[in-house]
Amino acid sequence: MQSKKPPRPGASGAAEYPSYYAVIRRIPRGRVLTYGDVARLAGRPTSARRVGYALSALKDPGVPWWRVVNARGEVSARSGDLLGACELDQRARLLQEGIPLDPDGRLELLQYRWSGSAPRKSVR
DNA sequence: TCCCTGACTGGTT
DNA sequence: AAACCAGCCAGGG
Repeated sequence: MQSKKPPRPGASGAAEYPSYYAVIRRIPRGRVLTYGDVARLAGRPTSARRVGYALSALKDPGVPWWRVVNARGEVSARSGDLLGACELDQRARLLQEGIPLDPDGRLELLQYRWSGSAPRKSVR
């Protein structure tokens, strides 16, 4: 019906965030996904940046956010994260799941990247 | 409504 | 392999 649906103030758009969280929740323990993968699996292939934005606003403790890394296979730096405490936490969690990390916080993307429950023709 | 910002990405240099 | 650059999209001032 009425396609007109003005966003209410305080409603804080971000109606897309839940779709990203849903994808992340499906990542198996010991595997990772890139921001781009999450965006793609959520049906928004060009919104990788939105995924990072969504995670910075994440409150739901049930979402394994630490299983999301950038396209270079490394833990991304947040803004306003003094001393990188958040990044260190993410590294520790990945290590705990059996994923080895380089001194630079990089992992073997080719080996740990989750195929998304369905094999893709080509990885990017 | 314009302008800047960001847990990104892929291609170039 | 690292640094740069341009494209990307929605939120917030």
